[in-house]
Amino acid sequence: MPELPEVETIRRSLAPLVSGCRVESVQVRCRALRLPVAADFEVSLRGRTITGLRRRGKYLLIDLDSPKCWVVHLGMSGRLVHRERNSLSDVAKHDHLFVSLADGAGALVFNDPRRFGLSVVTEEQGCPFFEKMGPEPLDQEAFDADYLWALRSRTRRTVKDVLMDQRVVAGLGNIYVSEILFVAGVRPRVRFDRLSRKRIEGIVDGVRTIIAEAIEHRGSTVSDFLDGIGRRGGYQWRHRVYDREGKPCPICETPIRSVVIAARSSFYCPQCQS
DNA sequence: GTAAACCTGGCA
DNA sequence: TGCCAGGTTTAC
Repeated sequence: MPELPEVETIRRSLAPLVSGCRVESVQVRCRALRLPVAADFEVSLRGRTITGLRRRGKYLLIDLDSPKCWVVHLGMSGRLVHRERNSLSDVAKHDHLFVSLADGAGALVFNDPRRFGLSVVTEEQGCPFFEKMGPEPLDQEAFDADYLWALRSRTRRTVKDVLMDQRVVAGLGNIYVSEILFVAGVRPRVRFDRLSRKRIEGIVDGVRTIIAEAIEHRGSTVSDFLDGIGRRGGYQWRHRVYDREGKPCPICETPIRSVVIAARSSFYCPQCQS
């Protein structure tokens, strides 16, 4: 589910509700996430104050008044939601983590049916999740045409595959790469090392445009994404090609096609993209 | 490069 | 019943 725009939407919705709050208690109902929840997870959080929320790629970083931060990744189906009441009496199915806040500030609840997500308390420096992660797509200095152009020489992978690679650029996933390649006019199966400079520039523009738009519309709710206070996103109504196989291209009305690359569906317009 | 693995739910 | 799904990692 959550790619960069969805995680950013969650961050923005939660920040005003939990910043400055102290963690009163932690309950782990299921430790078997993609990485097992560590034995010292509860101890590392309890009594700490949340000083702020940041995002890196698809990861949410909950800063604490300690050298460590609480790092959450939502996988495909994860949610991090704020509940006003933190009574464990209304536990929902697949609620795995309860972080109760002091002074009636409610609780943060991690829910994830597929358990592909993860939750750790760690130092950010040296954390393997971030070690090899590429630049933020909206960082105009670090992510630009020169950067992508320099990467082009040493790979025979498809452009779809390269943009999905978190080491190349952080936070893009299956939905947004389809949308980006549509506005850039590039077919997903094109080899990255055969792109012209002009087309690389178009891709950079596409990344910036689509990601900024998607954040502005608070992410895409394809089936079950909700932000930190249970609101659906709005960007799914603006998808140009994703999950629109057979429907008319918004530009030329040619039916949208889908193709499977590396076991993931990609959607494109055979007329507008080459 | 591609496939399967992790796990559950929804849909045809 | 079987296939598909926003992600990532591991292994042929």
